[in-house]
Amino acid sequence: MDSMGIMARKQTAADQALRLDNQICFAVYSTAHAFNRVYKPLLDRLGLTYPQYLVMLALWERDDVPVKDLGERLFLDSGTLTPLLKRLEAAELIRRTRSTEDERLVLIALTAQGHALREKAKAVPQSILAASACSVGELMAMKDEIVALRDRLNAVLGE
Amino acid sequence: MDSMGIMARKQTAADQALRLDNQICFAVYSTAHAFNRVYKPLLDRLGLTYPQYLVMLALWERDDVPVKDLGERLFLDSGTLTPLLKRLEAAELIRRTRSTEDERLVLIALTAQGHALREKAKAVPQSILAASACSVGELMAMKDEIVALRDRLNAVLGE
DNA sequence: GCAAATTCAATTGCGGACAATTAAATGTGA
DNA sequence: TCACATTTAATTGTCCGCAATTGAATTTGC
Repeated sequence: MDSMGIMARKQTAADQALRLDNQICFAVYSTAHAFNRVYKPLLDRLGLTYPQYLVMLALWERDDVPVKDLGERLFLDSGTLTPLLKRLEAAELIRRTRSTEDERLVLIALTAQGHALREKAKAVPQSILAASACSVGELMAMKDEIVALRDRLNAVLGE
Repeated sequence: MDSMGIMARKQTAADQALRLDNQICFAVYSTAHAFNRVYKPLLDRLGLTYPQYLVMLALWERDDVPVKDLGERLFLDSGTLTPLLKRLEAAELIRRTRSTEDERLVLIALTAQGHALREKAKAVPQSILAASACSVGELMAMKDEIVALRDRLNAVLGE
């Protein structure tokens, strides 16, 4: 059997690694889109897109913060956040005001409507949990693994 | 102690569920972006974006397929794929031709350059593996869990 | 065989994502 | 003090991602 004959049959490790089904990045990418699609009908009722929902989640934990702070918590930059925040402001869920102490900062604060929306949002996680068809314990374990992976990837970028 | 006093201290399950750090969807979302950022310098050398790379991975496995087929494998629709495929065609990595048997179909085939790019791409997965600072076994186990979650989410959408 | 339903890709419009650049405010060091 | 660097948000341009619509080709039911 000649070497070409062998090569034609043999799948090298590099060949296997290029298979879509073997790529964890594609698993993560396609799962993120699946989440987005499951969230959509739920968030439509709140008048939010999924990234806007994430911003609101962050603000419900702590508001009156500069754009930078939000960006660090969500891993997003001003190019993404500035237009998104302007849309939330147009929806009267937040206010954007220049800090008087440091005029470089734009502080993001929730309006009364923004705070109030939290009550309606409380039903969302339960629906997602149901759609995932998975126990809370399993999901949290998976989440911890994924976050650990994310943090290792981000650590490489910081070098 | 009055009930308001209790409420002020007590974090309900719904409150906990709204915390950003408790949300697996945010873990997946932010990890997808982290992957994207790690891939970027590697894919720049191939002249591909990350979604374009996924399309090429799919085509290296099987080409001469309709747009629909690609869409099903990648969970993307024609609104996303049509402009992306036109850019790959402009880069002379693929050809787009109407099927003569069924003129509704646009068949996507790799060019010689498209096939050749696969050799350069073989180095990519190894770099990603290194960045993930994780064994292949661990990554594949995680991948399987994430794919199972994705499939359950997509199953809900199909109902 | 033909009208109606279906399939498929393309298009349009909107909202992210991010790199690169800009401009203003602040901080720093001779 | 005053050049110089740094920090911050905004802007611009390019590329996804998807809902909704369009129009052409095909399949189906009668």
